[in-house]
Amino acid sequence: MREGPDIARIASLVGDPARANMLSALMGGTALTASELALEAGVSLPTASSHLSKLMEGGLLTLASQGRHRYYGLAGPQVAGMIEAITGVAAAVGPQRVRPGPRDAAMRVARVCYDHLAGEQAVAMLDRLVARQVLLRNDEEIRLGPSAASHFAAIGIDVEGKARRPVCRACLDWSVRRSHLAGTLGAAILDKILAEKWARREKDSRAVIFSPTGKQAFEKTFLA
Amino acid sequence: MREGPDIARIASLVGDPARANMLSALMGGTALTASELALEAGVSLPTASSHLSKLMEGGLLTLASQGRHRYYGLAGPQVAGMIEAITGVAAAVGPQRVRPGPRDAAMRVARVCYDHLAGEQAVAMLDRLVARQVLLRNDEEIRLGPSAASHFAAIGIDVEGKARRPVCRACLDWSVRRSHLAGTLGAAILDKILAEKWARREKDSRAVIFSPTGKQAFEKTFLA
DNA sequence: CGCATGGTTCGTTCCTCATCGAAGCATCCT
DNA sequence: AGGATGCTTCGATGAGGAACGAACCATGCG
Repeated sequence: MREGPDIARIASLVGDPARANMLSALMGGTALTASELALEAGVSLPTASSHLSKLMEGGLLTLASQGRHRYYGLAGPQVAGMIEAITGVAAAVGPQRVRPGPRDAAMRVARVCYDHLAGEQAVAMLDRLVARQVLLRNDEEIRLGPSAASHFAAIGIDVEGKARRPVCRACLDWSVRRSHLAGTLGAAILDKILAEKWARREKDSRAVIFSPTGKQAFEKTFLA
Repeated sequence: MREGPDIARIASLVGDPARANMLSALMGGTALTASELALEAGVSLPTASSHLSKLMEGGLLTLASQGRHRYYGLAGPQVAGMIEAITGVAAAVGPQRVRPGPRDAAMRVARVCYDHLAGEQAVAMLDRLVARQVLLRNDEEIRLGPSAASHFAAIGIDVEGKARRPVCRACLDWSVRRSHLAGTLGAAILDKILAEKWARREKDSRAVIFSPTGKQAFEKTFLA
C-alpha cells in the first residue's frame, strides 16, 4: 500500500468517456458552457452537470460565471499537458480508427490544440522551422536556435518567455503521427495567425480555416 | 460525440486504485512480478492478475517471462511520462497528505523515479547545475548550457542523445514541490551513481541509499 | 515422479457510479 | 410581473466491473 498523490482519483476523472470528451473539447482552449459540453459529450444536461461538478471538485476545471452562462475551462497548462500525455499514449497504443477519419477534413489540416495550432499545417510549420534551424530539435525535445530571437522578433513575436511554461514543446498530433509546436511560442504563433486574420476559428469546432490570402501569408512567413 | 484516440480507455486503466498503485510501483524502473505487484497494490493474487492482463491489453505494460516468474514493466518512456504528468496534477491539486509523510525518510532524500533520480538530493542537484549554468532553465523547460558537453564528458557522460527521448526534462517531485532532472541525462546520471556504487537501491523500494563516501563523491561531482 | 511455488481462469457476490426525467433555482428579456 | 433560457439537484434505475475463493495450468526441485 503506497501513498503519495492520489493519481487514481485524477485518472478516474479522465477515465469516464463523457468526461474525457469534455476535456478533449476543452483542449480547444476556449471555455465552454455546460450545454455545449453536454452536446460534445453526447449526454443529457443533468448528466453533464454532474460530471462537471466532479471535474471541478477534482480541480481539473475552472469556472467563470457570466450572467446566466457558466463557462468551464481547463484549470491550466499542467492539466492540458496531462491530457496531451494521455492522448499521446492512447494514440500510440490504439489500433483505433479503422477508417483514418476524414471525419472533418478541415480538422486534419489545421485545428486548435488548447492554445496552439495543430494539424498538417502545424506539422509542416514545425518541420520547416527545424529545417531552417530556427528551432533545434532532438526528437521530443525542441529548443530555440541562435537565430530564433531575431527571426521571431521580425514577425513581432517575443520569444523571451518569462511565463511559467516552456517556450517550446513537442505535442504529438493524433491525426498525423507527427509532432507540432506547443509551449508559449506555439501559443504566440496561433495568436499572431488569428490577430492578423489569416485564419478564423470554425464555430463550435476546433477547426481553423485559413483564408486564401491568409494561407499565402502564413506560408510566406513560416514555410518559406 | 468526438472521435480520436480513446483517451478514456487509457485513463480508466490508470483510474483504478489497485492499478494506479501498480503503475506507481513500476515507476521505480525495475520490472516486478505479479505477486510483488499484488502486495504493492494491496489486493489478492487473482485480482492482481486480472488487473495486469487489463494493463497488458491496454498496451501499458510489457511482459518478460523468465522461468516461472513473469516480470511486468512499464511499456516505455511515453507511458512513464504520462504517469508523471498525472502524478504532477494529482500533487498540485490534492490537499492530500495530512501528514507530509515521513512515511519513509529515505524516500524523500533520494529515490528512483522510473529511470532517474528523484528526491531532495535530485532537486538540489538540478538547482546547482542550473546555478552553475551547466543547464539552462526556464521553468519547466530545461536545456543544455554551452559548457554542458565538456562538463559531463569529464564525468564520463555523453550528452549527445541520439535516443528517442529528450536529453533533459523537468519532472515534478511529489514530496518536495520542486522539479528534478529527467530525460536521458537524468537516466545517465542515475546509472553513473549506481555504477560507481555511490549509492545502492533499497530492496523492494524506490529508495536510494547513499554510502557516506558515495555521498561525498556525489556532492563533489554535482553539488560543487 | 510427486510436491511446492508462481500465476491464471472461472464463477459469484457486491457495490459503485453513470444515466435520465422531473422538479427546482437563478438570471435575463420584454 | 410573467415567461423564457441556462443550469443544478433529487430520486430511481441499471449496468459495469472490482473483489475473492476455489480450482486449474506451468515450471522448478528433490
